[in-house]
Amino acid sequence: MKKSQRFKRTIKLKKAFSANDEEHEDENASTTSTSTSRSKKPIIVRPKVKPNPQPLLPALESSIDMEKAVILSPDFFQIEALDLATRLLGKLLRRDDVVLRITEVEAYRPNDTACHGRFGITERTAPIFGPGGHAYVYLCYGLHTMLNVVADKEGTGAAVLIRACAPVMGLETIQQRRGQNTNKPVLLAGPGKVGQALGISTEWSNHPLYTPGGLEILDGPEPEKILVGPRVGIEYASPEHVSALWRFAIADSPWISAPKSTLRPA
DNA sequence: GAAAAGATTAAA
DNA sequence: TTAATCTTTTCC
Repeated sequence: MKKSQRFKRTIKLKKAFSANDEEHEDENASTTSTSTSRSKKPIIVRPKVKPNPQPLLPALESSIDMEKAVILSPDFFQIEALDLATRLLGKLLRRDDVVLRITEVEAYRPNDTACHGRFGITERTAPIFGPGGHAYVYLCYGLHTMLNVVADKEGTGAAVLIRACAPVMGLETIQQRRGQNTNKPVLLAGPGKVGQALGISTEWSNHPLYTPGGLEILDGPEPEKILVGPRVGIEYASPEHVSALWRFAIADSPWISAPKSTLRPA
């Protein structure tokens, strides 16, 4: 690694730990982005989509009373990742007028050969080792922004990937950001789709989810039954971690990503 | 310094 | 089934 790169890396690490809300105010803009620490950012042109007038399905998500939804405290997140994963099911993700109900998650844990924290603290993974309740956002395949919720105490290195959601509010905005004029599960069933629907980039990594404004997690209706299964797309991990049943979803929800066949009642 | 692969998605 | 697209990590 060159000296200049090392310097840049140090600066970014400091930034990653600074939990600063002011870094990403302008990200709703659909044209260009500011050139901060990242050298070049793509120009994102979102296709214009006519809003779909049909009501949200199923009925549960459209009956959630947002007036009563309260933001969750840091304590909620500072528990073991498997516990946090199941407890996040049914909770609400909000960014401005868009509200999503979390329907599917995966836990990534310390000493887990599938966890991004397995190589220790790096520029990208620093938020995972911070206190629970912050976001960890990373770019997958150079295209998709994946949202995780950091779990447990500072220094642990665990997180929960949000794999799918159901729309609660802001369907029009969601459809515009996704470029899909639909209210079917294809709209939000998949981790990259959730990130796109929320309009977040890696700049949001380390954003606190327990403070008002920006991106928040609110209390929501608890699921009655849940499904469990092995995690998706981690073939590179050790066999015990590939087979570990650390994927969870709300039973009976249509808002679940592929593959569904590996999920079983808990 | 180069190369490979990735917690994916949408279109062919 | 495959291309898109770029950061991180590993290998020589």
